[in-house]
Amino acid sequence: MIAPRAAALGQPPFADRAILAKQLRFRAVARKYAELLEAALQDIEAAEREEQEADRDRRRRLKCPQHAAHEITSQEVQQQQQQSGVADHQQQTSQPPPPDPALAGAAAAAAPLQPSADIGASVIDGGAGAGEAVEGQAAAAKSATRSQRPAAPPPTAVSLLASMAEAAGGGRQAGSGKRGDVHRAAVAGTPQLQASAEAPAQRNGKRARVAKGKKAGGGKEGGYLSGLCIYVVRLGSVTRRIRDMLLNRVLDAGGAVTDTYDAAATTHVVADASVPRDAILAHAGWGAHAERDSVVVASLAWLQGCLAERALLPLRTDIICGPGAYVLPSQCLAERALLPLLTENIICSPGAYVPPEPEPAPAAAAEAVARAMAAVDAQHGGIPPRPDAAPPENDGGAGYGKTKLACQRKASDARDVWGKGAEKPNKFIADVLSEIGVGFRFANWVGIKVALLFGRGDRRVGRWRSYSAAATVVSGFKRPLKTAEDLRGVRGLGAKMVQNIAEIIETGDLELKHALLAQLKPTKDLCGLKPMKDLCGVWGLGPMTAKKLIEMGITSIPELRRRAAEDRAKSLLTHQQAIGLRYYEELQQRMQRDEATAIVGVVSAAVQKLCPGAGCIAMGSYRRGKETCGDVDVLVVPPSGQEVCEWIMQPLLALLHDQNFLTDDLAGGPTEATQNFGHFKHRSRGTAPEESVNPLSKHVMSYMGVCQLSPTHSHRRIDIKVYPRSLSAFAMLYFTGSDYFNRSMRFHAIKMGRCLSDKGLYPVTRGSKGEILWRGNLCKGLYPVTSGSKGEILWRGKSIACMEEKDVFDALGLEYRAPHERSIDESTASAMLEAAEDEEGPGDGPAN
DNA sequence: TGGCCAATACTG
DNA sequence: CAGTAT
DNA sequence: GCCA
Repeated sequence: MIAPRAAALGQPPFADRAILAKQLRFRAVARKYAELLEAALQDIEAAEREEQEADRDRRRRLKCPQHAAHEITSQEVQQQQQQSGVADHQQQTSQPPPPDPALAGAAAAAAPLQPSADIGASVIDGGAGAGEAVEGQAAAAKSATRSQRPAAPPPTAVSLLASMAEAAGGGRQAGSGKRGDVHRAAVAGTPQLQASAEAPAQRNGKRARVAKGKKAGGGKEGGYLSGLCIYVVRLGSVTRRIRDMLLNRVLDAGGAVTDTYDAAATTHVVADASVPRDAILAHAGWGAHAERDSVVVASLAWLQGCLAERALLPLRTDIICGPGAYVLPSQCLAERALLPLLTENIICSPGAYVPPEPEPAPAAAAEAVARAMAAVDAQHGGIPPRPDAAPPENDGGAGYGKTKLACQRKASDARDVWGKGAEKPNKFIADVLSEIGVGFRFANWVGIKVALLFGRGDRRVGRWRSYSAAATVVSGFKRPLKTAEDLRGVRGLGAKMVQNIAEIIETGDLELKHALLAQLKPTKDLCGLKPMKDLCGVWGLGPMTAKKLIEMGITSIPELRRRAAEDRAKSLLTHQQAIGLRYYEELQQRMQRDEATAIVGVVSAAVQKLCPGAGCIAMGSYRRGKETCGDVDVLVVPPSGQEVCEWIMQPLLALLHDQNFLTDDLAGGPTEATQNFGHFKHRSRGTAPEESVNPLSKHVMSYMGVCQLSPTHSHRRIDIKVYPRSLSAFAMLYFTGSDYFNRSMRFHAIKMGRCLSDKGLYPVTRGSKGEILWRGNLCKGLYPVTSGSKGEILWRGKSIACMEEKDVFDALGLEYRAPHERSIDESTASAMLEAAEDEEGPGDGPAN
């Protein structure tokens, strides 16, 4: 992380300081979640221990939870772990310290590494072990119902929120006593701050909470870190002084320390998470995998959290919620490091949002695609690309045509996160053009026949694109346009458009606009588009339904409400539309990033309860770094070592409903889900192409609904998706968007003879008019696929494996784009911005 | 002159 | 299948 | 309306 380092150097630049402040706030929130989660888990474990006393024998035979349908609970999961001998890393203080330090070390190291490996295995080979598990399920179900309401109820969305607000806002002025200390510690999330808070604590008139202990060699008996043997890597922000300070405190807490990494003794390696892992590994002198596999590399934040809260915090919580924490389980290495993917992209806590660094462009794109394609071809016997697709080595990735696709450009607007958007002096021009574009689009939707539209055939689609594109081009110029002549030759602006712009510059308006709007309005009110726009604002209600309603005389939301209320038969609106209407105003609003953070936090906490170690990642505009979000997208991926965990969906929804967090279901809700969960989902309609090719797609679960953090908060749209681990890269790519970016990337894939979806990247052979370019039987491993509605797709092979998003870019010969570089919006047409960006730089239009 | 940056899922 | 959604 |  950059900010802390800058802070260490003294006066950080302003921007860095702002970022730092933000990150600290986020860390406080994340820490708060960890704390709440911890408390909840403790309650659960307490209840569970009682259970254990009661029927220890029976549960000894309980080995795995299975995909356990609807009765799976956190208690159950906990039981599995304890039963199968995996020591829970977040042990309670009551738990006696292990007798033998060496053994304890091994156990402690193993625990966080595979928090649920056994569960994973059981899920994967669930078919075989099903019979054995039935009994266990029954037992677990019983115990679950008995302890369903632990002494302290689980944190509700509301209480979580309250705590959040406290943590976020009141870090400094937090209440007195222990609570305050916790907060302070949470805020002091960086080594520098930690250190400065430690040394001259008196300066602030506050007592140093941790007493200076003697530097004992072995550590106190029974301390909260007893059993651990910690080695702190002196890299990055960890100076000698800081390391010594940390080690002293570890000793005070009953832990052991080593000066060098000792394979036999060291249980936890702690390092600054901002240091590249290669450097860490090299520093510690680990060569063999076997050696690496047996040790936890934890982030500094974790250790500091432990010290601040005087408790052994669960590592896995840190992995999920903490910025930058990571481990190196053997599974990770075996799976080409999926875990780093999840952690680096942070997950539920936004603490990890780090502004972009100018990254050197890897020039290996062409090489990468050549390699990827060669690999596939070797496997499948050769897939000829479309004849019109130029070989990728021609221009290192663009491959076809002159025009760059969105996925080949960097998004120009990630501005709202780190810096102000530039002024747009030509906005008044763009607005006019944009309005016309919108007009054409609506005309297209409802099939309004406008005289203007019929020059040569029906040109509605194209003119919508042209005007929207022109609007974006114009607003891309940073200098005021004095004369439209400057625009001659700019890509995306033809003769007619230049003429239009000239008129706007001279008169401030465009005659065409009024002519168009006049033809689009059935009534006198604002351009007649308004009813259409308003009605389409209802979730689940699209242009066709809107058109029908307008024809019925319903032209506004209040009117729609009246009519819907009178509609006894409930046939006017679908269930989804009714919900959309109920929350119409609220769902129109975008939420602040912080609120999205809180929402993901609630989901994440629930996920952790049900399936510890599972990844819970905020996708969509949140992941792209936007300051506001229209909805919240959450992707759940299985814990390390597990391939699938779609069983989690139903208990998760139930839990979130119980917390009054979820208020309404729009799709994939409990009802349907219940039916789908028992026996792997039989869709009523014919087998989707994906399913016939990729059996993993059966393990994808998707939910759409409405949630609310507290009664005083607005209702928000939320999507929750569960994907198998090996599809997570595709899912992340897809759900991070933007929509437009996705389309461009898939378009590119087509040109490359590939087919990209949220579940894979397939070799494909197709002809634009159904002609057969290549036919099967020559190639083993390709499966026939039902042809799409366009009758184009003929054959599709096995998906090219991609464990990380970057692999997908590589396989397509594209330069990697970080999430914040993918914010390309719909109106950004194919061609523009090139003139501004590629030739003269974004700040220089031809207007000078 | 034809095309206009995708592929797939859920609901009724 | 059509409409709407992602 | 723009572009190949």
